[in-house]
Amino acid sequence: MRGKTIDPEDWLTAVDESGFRATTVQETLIDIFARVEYPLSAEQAWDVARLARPKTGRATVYRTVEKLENLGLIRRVHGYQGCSYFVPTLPELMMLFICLDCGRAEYLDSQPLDELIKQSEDSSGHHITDSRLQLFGACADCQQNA
Amino acid sequence: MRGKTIDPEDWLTAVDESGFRATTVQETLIDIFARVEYPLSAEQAWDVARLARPKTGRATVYRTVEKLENLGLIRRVHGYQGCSYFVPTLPELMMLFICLDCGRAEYLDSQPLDELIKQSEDSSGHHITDSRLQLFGACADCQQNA
DNA sequence: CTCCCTGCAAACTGTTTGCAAGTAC
DNA sequence: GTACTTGCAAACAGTTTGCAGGGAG
Repeated sequence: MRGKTIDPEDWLTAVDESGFRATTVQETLIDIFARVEYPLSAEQAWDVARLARPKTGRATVYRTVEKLENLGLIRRVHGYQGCSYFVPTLPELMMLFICLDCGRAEYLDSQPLDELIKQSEDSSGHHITDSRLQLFGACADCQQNA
Repeated sequence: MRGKTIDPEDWLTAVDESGFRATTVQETLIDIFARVEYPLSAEQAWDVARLARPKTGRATVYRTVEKLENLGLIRRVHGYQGCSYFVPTLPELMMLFICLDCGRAEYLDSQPLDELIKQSEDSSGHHITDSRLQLFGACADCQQNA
């Protein structure tokens, strides 16, 4: 992920502590997701996983992706390319920008979103417990190269 | 849709002006979507449509929903219940709140979002052309009745 | 040794497509 | 009459499930 790095070791620890077994498939997938700059579907993750580990089963990848999502290590991306793509979760950074040109994803500072949510709660009377915000457009690099 | 009403006539006019033919199926579906308070999937819309018009085909509903989405009359909802639900589009009101308790959807004032986007553009250097923001929680009514 | 994880194949769900008949204009 | 629209059935893609064998603790 752009602008910030994830240590696959931390994820393995998290998986381990959740009572799941540390296996080669999980290790492979964690390695993949911890490094991607682009949202990845389970199907694509399967393709990539088989490069490193040809016999990997499709169902196993789907199950592992679900596990990682439940653990909060990866996060589903909603929007243009569909709703079955995943990016690594970076704690407390919940605003995601996706470049429609190069496809890369980047987390933005989420403080403005926190303020927006507080403001909306006050004016509407609703209690907001979760949010999905994704922004789309052209990243700084792609604007220059256009 | 809560807090604001849509006149199905306006939609029929919009469909007509787009070069599509005004047919009974389209009229039925427009009637359905213009009135819903809850996000509706194409499958659900098919069920409702058959109450009024039993012989309605499933594919026709899917095709019509796609048409209405392309015309911008309805809008896809991303989130908790999945990503294949639709609500009527209200111009310039792009912040959607969905109650996880009663399921109702409500548009909120989107001005704070406009400001947030401007702010994010300035700090990141990206050019933002579209956004998806959905908020989830408990609406004012459901909090009272809890 | 026990239980979880894995791969395979089959089942399933939501959605799309091809085509002949129907309908608006 | 022409071209778009419809209903039906079949095809399709992504995802989930059942199960027997394998591997971790």
